Amino acid sequence: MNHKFFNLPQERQDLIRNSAMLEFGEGSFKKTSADAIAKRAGVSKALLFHYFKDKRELYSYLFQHAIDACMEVFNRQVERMSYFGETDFFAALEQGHKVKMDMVRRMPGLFRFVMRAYYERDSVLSPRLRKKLDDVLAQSTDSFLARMDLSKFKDGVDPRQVVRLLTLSAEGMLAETNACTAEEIDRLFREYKKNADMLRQFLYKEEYL
Amino acid sequence: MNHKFFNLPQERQDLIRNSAMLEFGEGSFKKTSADAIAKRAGVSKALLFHYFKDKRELYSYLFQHAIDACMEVFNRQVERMSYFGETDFFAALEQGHKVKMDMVRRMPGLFRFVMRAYYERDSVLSPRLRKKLDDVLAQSTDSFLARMDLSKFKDGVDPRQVVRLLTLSAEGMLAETNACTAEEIDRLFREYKKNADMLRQFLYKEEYL
DNA sequence: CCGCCGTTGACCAAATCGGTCAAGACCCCA
DNA sequence: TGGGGTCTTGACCGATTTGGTCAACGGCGG
Repeated sequence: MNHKFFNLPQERQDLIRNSAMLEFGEGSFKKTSADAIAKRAGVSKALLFHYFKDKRELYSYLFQHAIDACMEVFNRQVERMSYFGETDFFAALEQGHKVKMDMVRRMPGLFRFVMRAYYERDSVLSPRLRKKLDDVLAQSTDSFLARMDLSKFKDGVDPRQVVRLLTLSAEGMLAETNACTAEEIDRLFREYKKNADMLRQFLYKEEYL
Repeated sequence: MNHKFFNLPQERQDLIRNSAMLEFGEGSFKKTSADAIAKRAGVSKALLFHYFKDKRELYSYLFQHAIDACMEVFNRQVERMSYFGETDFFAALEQGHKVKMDMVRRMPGLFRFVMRAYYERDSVLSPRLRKKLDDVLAQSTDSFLARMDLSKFKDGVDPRQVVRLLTLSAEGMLAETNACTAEEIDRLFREYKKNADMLRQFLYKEEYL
C-alpha cells in the first residue's frame, strides 16, 4: 500500500477506513464494490486505488488495523484497571463495555466487519491474521477473570458463563440494530447495564450488595 | 406469481425457498443475484422466473411465507401449551426455544432473512408486511407472559427482562455462527439451556427449585 | 401420435465490476 | 511569474454480471 495514506489528516483516514469497514460489513468481499466504498466516503474511486493497489490490499489492511485498534484499547483498559486496582467483576465489566461502546462510536463498522471477515468463505484473509484474532479473543476473558475477586459470587455461579451470557446479549443487541447513532449506542449501553445489574443483584452474595 | 409453484412436491418448494432465503440473508436485496439463488438450489435461473415474475415478487413472497410459517409454529405452540396447562416460565421457554431450533433446522435461512428484510434500506417491502411482523413480535411475549406463573420468581425480578436477555443471547449465538448443521444447532441449544438453567437457579424462589 | 408440463441452455441489452490514466486544483518555494 | 510536488478527480477501459426472455427439450398420460 501507499504509505502516504498515513500522511493524511487523521479524520480523513478515519473517514475512509470507516466507510470501507461499514461497506465490507454489509456483504461478502466479492459483493462489496470499491465504488460503493468511495461513494460512502465521498471520495473518488481513483483515490482509493491511489492509496491501496487492490481491493484485497485495502481489505487486509482494514482487518490488520481493526485488530490492532482492538488490542490497543484492550491493553489500555487492562493498564487502567491495574492502576486503579479494580477487582469487582461487574464494575470492571461495565467499564470494559463502556470502552467498547466508545470504540463503536468512533469506528461504527468495526465489529461487524471483523466478524464478517473472520467467517468469509473465500480465503481472502491470511491464516496469520486469523490466528492473531483468535489469540486476542482467547486471552481477553482469561486475563480478565484472573484479576477479578470471584469470591463475591454465590456458590455455584460460573463467572465465565456470566461473561459469556452478557457478551452474547451484547452481540445480539448489536446484531439487531443497524444504525450506529450516538443515541442508539446509549440505548444499547443502558440495556446492557440493566441486564448486568439484574445479574449482579441475584448472583452476588447478599453481603456484597 | 405463478400458482403452479404450489403443485410442486413440498421438498422442492422447500429447496427453492430455503436457497432463496439463505442467499437473500447474506446480502441486501440488490446485491443478491437470481443466478446465485438458482445455483444454490441446483435449478436453472429460468425456472425461478417461470414461477416468480420478478426478483421483487420472489422476495415479497418469501417474506410473507416466512411470517406465516412463524405464526403457524407460534400458534401451534400456544395451543400445545394450553393443552398441557404448562405454567412454568422456564419449562415453557425451553419448549419454545426447542421449537424455534426445529424451525431453524427445517428453514436454516429464515431468521437471518427476516431480519435483513426488515432492516432493508431500499423499501422493497410493503409497509403492510412490515407491520405484520411487528404485530407478531409484540403479541408473542405478552401472550407468553400472561400464561405463566410469575409468582415463582424472587421479588424484584422482571420476567420480561429475563425473556429479553435470553432472546438476546440466542440472537447473539445465531449471529456468531454461520453454518446451520444439525450438530451446530444442538450446540446452540445446549448453551441456551445452560444459561436458562443458571437464571432459573438464581431467580426462582428456593421453594420452587 | 398428441398435448401438456416442468425444465433448461443460450441469449440479450444494460448495468456494474476492478482498475488505469492523464490532467485539474492547490500549495510552497524560488 | 513559473515551476514542482501533492492530493484529487472525471472519464474511460475491457471484462464480468445483471435481471429477464424465449424457443425448445424430455417425459408422461391419453
